[in-house]
Amino acid sequence: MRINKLTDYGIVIMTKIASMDVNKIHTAKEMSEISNIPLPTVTRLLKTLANERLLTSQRGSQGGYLLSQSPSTISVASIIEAFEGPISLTECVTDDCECSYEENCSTQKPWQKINETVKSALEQIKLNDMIEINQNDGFVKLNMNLGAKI
Amino acid sequence: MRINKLTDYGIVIMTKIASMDVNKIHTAKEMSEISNIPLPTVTRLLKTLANERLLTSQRGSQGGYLLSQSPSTISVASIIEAFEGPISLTECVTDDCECSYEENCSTQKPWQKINETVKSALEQIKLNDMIEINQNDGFVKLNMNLGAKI
DNA sequence: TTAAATAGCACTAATTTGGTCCAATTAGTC
DNA sequence: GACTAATTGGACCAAATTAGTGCTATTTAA
Repeated sequence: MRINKLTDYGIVIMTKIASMDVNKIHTAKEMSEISNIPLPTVTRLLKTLANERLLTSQRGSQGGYLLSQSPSTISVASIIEAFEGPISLTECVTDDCECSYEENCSTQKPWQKINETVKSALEQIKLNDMIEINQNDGFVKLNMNLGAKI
Repeated sequence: MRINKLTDYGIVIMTKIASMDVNKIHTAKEMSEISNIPLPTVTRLLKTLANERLLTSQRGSQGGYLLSQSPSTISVASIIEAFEGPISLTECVTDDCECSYEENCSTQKPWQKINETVKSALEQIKLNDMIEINQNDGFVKLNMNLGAKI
């Protein structure tokens, strides 16, 4: 139960970009230097993020990447999904799960609920929340309504 | 961001055991037949669960496994941790993270909060909740207080 | 035309995960 | 009290996934 390292890096990169001038274009080289993540890896990350429409890319000389939306609308969940596909804690959270082990699985429904809760939490955390939490040593109140009841 | 298959199986097995007579001892063979999970795998699962004190094992002939606690006190989180260690969505949720990339990482603090939220949610879901959700087609209210604010 | 930058593809290495086998232990029985 | 069958315990190996790298093509500003 851990996000991939690449996903982790991706969130770091996106948070960094969001914390800078939103109109400035950033190259892979620049982001690699800022983050200390190796250039080939950053290159890959940025490509993925652009493919998934979280970044807008500008090819050619003087090109680079820009946020495609405001930091207040890009969620952590959307970044995770860009790298890993739909958030699903288990194989069987989708309705059409073809679980070979059981006719009617006793844990599918509970997992669907758990998954929904976690997903909803991650959807509510946006890039600007990430920045704010970091700056204020964690003493930030996000208006996270997880439904209180699962 | 997915729990391991073994962890998933582990939760299935634990839920099954919890839903049966709590005083009856269960063998690996029996659980394999009930769950349709291959015997060698079930064997392994049960060992891990016993090592982590979620099950009590009885060796030798007529041996098997029993829940070590009531289904109302065993949480989904504890089962996940039995298989995967402490719940940490990223490498850097611990305070002593030796992240080589950054002096002061801009995402560590946010991740700690996110992790805490998710962990807390999973800790509040017990085995008997799993059973209840399953039986009532998901229309169950768990008194999950996720702090509302992250 | 050239330099700078992304796009896409393929490949390799490392790590993690899943599954198997054999040794150790125990309860019951003769 | 020893033997046997049943069962857990632990070490081990194979497969799958993930992380990281490199190369070539394409695009664009100067």
